[in-house]
Amino acid sequence: MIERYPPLSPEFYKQSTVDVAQALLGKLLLHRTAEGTAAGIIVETEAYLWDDPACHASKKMTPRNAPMFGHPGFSYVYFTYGMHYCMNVATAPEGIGEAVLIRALEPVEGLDLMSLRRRTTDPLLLCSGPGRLTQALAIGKDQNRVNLSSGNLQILDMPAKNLPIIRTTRIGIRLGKDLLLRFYLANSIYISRRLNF
DNA sequence: TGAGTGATTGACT
DNA sequence: GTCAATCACTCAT
Repeated sequence: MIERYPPLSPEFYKQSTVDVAQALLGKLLLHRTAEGTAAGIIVETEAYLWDDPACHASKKMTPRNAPMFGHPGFSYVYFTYGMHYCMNVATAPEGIGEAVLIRALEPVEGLDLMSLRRRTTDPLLLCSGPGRLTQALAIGKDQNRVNLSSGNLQILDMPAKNLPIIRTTRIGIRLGKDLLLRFYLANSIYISRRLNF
């Protein structure tokens, strides 16, 4: 039933990075694998801009951050802290290194599969964090630099709901802490952290 | 609160 | 080529 929603068009990702970060809230992130399909509604994002000290791409292009400089609407998946993958969506025209980090989902489909991968049945712990959602959806380095408008990893459009959005400071970074580039759905219980001090 | 984990990177031979 | 510092996190305590 989820499959009837169309993927977001490549045009969607040509908005400014901050606009994409907000517009992605309420959309559906879906990953089809041999084991089955898992999907969730995006409830929390962060924007990373080219002149932002916390952005991987703020200095120069390297083999790791190259996807951020690539075509908008493609994924940028990277490995960090020795154990976690984080999933980003590249934005901005080619040559400009900007992206939106997906931080949390509300699980919608494939709950059993997610529970198996996450080794927990608590729906609040399935996708409420950038490392958690990649594990729940089995997103890894194979999903780096893929087109999110076609293929097995997609973001689907959902009917607009005009849900209230909170804008606040980002989490878990050292530099650029004061920038208001984190967005989440005010009413969602699935975000990684409600307040940020 | 802090231990665990490993790819990536930049500064060095 | 080597080496050490860094890192947008999670989980158990």
